[in-house]
Amino acid sequence: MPQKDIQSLKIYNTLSGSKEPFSPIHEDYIGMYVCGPTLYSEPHMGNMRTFINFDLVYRYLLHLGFKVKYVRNITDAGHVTNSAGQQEDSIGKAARLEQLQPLEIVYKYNVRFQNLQQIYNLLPPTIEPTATGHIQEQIEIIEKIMANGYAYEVNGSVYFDVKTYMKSHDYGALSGRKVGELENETRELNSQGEKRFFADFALWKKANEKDMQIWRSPWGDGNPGWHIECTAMSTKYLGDTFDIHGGGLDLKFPHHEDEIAQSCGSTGHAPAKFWMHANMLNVNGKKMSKSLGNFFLPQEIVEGTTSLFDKAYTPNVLRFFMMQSHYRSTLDLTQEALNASEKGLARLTEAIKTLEKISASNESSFDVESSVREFYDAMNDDFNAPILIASLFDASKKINSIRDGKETITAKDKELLLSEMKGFILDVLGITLEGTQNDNRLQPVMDLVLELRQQARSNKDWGTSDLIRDGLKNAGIIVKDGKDSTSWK
RNA sequence: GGUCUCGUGGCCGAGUGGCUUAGGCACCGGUCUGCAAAACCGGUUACAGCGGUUCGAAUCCGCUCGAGACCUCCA
Repeated sequence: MPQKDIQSLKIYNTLSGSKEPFSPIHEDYIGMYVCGPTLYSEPHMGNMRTFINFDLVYRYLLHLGFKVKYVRNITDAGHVTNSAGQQEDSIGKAARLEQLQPLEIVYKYNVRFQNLQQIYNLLPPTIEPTATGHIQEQIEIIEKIMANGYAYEVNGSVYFDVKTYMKSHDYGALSGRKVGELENETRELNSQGEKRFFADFALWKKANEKDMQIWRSPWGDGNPGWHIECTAMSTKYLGDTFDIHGGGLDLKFPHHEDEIAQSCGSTGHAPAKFWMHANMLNVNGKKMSKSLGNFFLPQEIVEGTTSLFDKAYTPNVLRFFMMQSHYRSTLDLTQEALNASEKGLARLTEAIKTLEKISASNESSFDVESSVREFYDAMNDDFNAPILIASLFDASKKINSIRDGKETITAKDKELLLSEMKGFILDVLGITLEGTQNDNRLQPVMDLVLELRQQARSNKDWGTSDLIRDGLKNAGIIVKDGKDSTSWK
């Protein structure tokens, strides 16, 4: 079947504001760069949403048979890019508060982050480079930008010269901002300081007495600007131009806009063909954020220790919940919605197990290939996982009907449907089928117990029958009486 | 204040001009069952408001109201 045609894949490109047909720059691989976390604290669920969404993108590209170079950085250098009077970088601040060295902070939270990736079943990127491991590369790019006349040094700091850049480039192409208007619109806190122009941004910042991390540079001791690390690492590992650059929507401006400026200012062309932005996770309609305090940690939800919910949810449920909305939409996280996902997911995974046991017929009573086609169509349309899931539910209905003898399926179609459903649920959506028959010793015991119950039922001994059912229920085992047999889970 | 996005039925959430009864959850009825659960079948509640374009709009345009994001570290 010709499902795996990359030609059909369309991706929404923030640059153009529309879905564009995707074709890789290189024959043999796709290059994708995603902005990773700044490790001054543990990532919250909102952060995870972005990483889960790009995990979906990564997984689908792999599913289509592509080799993907997936680079996601780790920001382990704090940045003081605002001139609003705050003189402390995020990591330095955390280090002071926790009385640790900056590297200890970074290491501590990186361990947590790596652990979360495991828990939430994120595939590890091909490379996870760190900012501090690429200081030299950053310096070299800054030098190139200066040599091209798009940056200037003031008092040991280097700034990107937006005004000069604008003469030959379109600053604001990504975010749609017009610098001319920006000047008046910007909030009053934005003071100009050393900068020649208010919109200029730091490429290198001279060290101050509070800095706990300092590097040497041609301009003296200091630390790199916020945006330059991504330019350095994406260029180093993916080349001057690569296929996809992703990140959270809140990074669109100024971070990604400035990345484009830095690349154009150094190599002469924009870094990525496609810019993808994942939308925010909301709580009660508002963006989950540290400052609002409306966040919870991915670990807390799994452990059921967050005060916002009265029960725990598995990482599978969280993933499934997130996949049920499109990555470019905001998503509201509520207990009711999580409960709905939990039940829906159970039905879906149950359908797979049912399909495995179903017996085949001489012919299929419905068009299995077109069902499978729907899976691909959904994902080819800008990774529309909600549509994919709807199609999977439709397929589940068919499966249940087959089991009930109302539909039929051939052995060949069954094999196709099973492998594709598993492929999409397990490999693409990243759901794991968590163990039901994990204990081999339990099955014979259950067979025995259910046999005894069946005997009681034959004798119309409902007391014994229900005693067994209720007892199992207390042990977390649900008994399901079918037409011919009884199953459990 | 500026720029942008969004406003779908009880909840979550797809859908951008003309059968999507999208899908999930909830609820109601039915089949099945000793009863229940599960499963299956059927059903209920919608496109913020007003006006315009069109043969026809949830979908395009304008206005009003409301919400959010960005402009400052942010996934």
